[in-house]
Formats: sequence, C-alpha cells, structure tokens
Amino acid sequence: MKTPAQHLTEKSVKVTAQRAAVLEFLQGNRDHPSPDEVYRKVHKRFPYISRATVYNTIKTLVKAGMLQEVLIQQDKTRVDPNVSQHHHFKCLRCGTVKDMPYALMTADHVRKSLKNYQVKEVRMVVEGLCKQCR
Amino acid sequence: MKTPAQHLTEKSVKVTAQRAAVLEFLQGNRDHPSPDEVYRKVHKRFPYISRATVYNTIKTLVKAGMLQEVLIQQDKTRVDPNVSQHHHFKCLRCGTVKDMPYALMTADHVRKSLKNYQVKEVRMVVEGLCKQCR
DNA sequence: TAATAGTTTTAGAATTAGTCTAAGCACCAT
DNA sequence: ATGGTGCTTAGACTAATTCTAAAACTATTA
Ligand SMILES: [Mn+2]
Ligand SMILES: [Mn+2]
Ligand SMILES: [Zn+2]
Ligand SMILES: [Zn+2]
Repeated sequence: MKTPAQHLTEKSVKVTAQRAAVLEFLQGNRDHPSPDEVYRKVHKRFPYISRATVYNTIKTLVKAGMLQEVLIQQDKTRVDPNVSQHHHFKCLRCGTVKDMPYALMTADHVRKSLKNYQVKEVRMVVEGLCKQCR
Repeated sequence: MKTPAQHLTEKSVKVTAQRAAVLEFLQGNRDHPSPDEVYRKVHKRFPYISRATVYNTIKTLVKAGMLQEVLIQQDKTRVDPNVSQHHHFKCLRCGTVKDMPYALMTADHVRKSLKNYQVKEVRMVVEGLCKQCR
C-alpha cells in the first residue's frame, strides 16, 4: 500500500509533512468534512499545522486532481477525496453526506428506487458553457 | 393581474411596503439573484429599505412558500421565485443560472441531449432522511 | 382618541468561512 | 556557506450572513 508521500510524489506535488498529514487524514475518509474539520482533526495529531496551510493544501491537492470540493452545504465547502464522478445524498436531519452512484438515473428514478432513504428533494445542477459563452 | 400585496395577503404574510417591494422585484425575475443583489436593486427604487430587512423578508417569503433559496454557488445563496420543482444550469464562464426542466433525465441524458450547451459537469444532490434518521 | 402590545424595520455589531500578506523556514543547487 | 524558490505561519482582512437592541409601525383595546 502506498504512503501519502508516495501519492503526492506520483502527482508531482512536493512532499511536506503538512501535506502528507492532510492527505493521510482525507484518504479513505467518507465524511465529506469541511476544511475547518480537516484542520481540527489533523491539528490534534500534528499540532504544528496551521489553518492557512490546510486551506492551501486542499487547493493544491484539488489542482493535482487528488481531491474535489463539493457543493452540498451553503455556508461551508466540503472536501471529498473521492474524485470519481458521483452524486451525493445529504440527510436533512443529521447532515451526513453519502456518495451515490453516477448512474443513469432520473430524478424520479432516484426518488422511487432508493428504498433505504426517504427522499425529500432532488437537486441537479448542470455546469458548462451557455450559448453565448462557448 | 395580482399585485405583490395581494400575493402576500393570499399567503397570510402581513403586507409592508418593504415586503411588497422585494416581492415585486423578484416576481418574474429569472436571474437567481443573491440577497445582496436583491438589496441593491430594490434599494435603488426604495432607498429606505435596509439590508437586514431584505434578508428577513427573503426568510419570511421562503417560509411562506413564495421563494426558494438555491444552492448553486458556494459563497452566496441565490434566490428563486420559481418554487416549482426544477433543476439548474450554471454557465462556468458568465455565471448565468438558467432553469432546467425537472424532467426524467439522466446525468448522461443531460450531457448528450443539451445541444445548446456544452456540459462540463452534472451534480446531483439528493436530500432526505437516512436509514438512521427516518 | 390614547394607551398598549405585538410586529417589523433598522443600523451597526458580531460571527464565520475563507483569502491575503509579509515574515520566517526548509530544501536544493551552486 | 549562500542564494533562490517555494512552503508555512499568525494574524489581518473580506464578504456573506446573523444577531441585537432600539425605533417605528400596526392593530387592538379601553
Ligand atoms: Mn463524495
Ligand atoms: Mn430556478
Ligand atoms: Zn441522518
Ligand atoms: Zn455564459
């Protein structure tokens, strides 16, 4: 199994203790934490790290294709080490965010087929270039 | 055609000049403006209105089912007088947000069928209650 | 009408997430 | 060692939003 440092090197991102610590925390994390949650958790084990570095590192790793930031909550961004195309489910009560397959599903299909969940709303945002801009 | 005041009364929201002004600006507006844009535009015609009142009024009208806040941009909320179920398209260059039908569309279907747009990404968020919470 | 109670509006303070800045460090190549 | 580049840092700053407490309205009662 590769170490965080090896992953960084593979993506031509210079290895630093801070970057390795952030990446190690995020790898395998399925919670879609906010940058500040990342900071607090990493800071517990590596008290030398600063908030700014966590933000910088997240940006760096996003650019390197190792993370994505997902728009699920209005006030804070959420970080996702799963960079494959997928959708999300967010629980309106407890706030958990779960990955959903990027499958051929209609909004109605989602609504009907997800027997494990009680679906209240399906929001889809398509991003690209409009007529004028492309 | 009903006046904003009549719409408010219909939904049992007390009529005030400020609420009517905000509603009048938003009715028929297809731009998905941010609260601050609402404030600036309304303030031009009704210079007596305050920023706090715009925020309060938006909250009030959302509760009354006359508006929705849509999650399309991370840093600021966007207000939508179209409360019917629908999806959104956001242009990555100019930032315009357009309504999309809440139709039986797959993410791939969207990608292929929207000939007018160059689709870069399709994000879907399903909201509801998870196994534990319902 | 006058007093009163309840609601809405207001300016500005406070909060929060995120960005920026400028100084200090670390690492590498001379 | 020295210099250069990029990384990290604390704290200042910004922008959106919420909060607060007082003033202005509105409706209701006496
Ligand atoms: Mn995810
Ligand atoms: Mn819309
Ligand atoms: Zn839940
Ligand atoms: Zn455009």
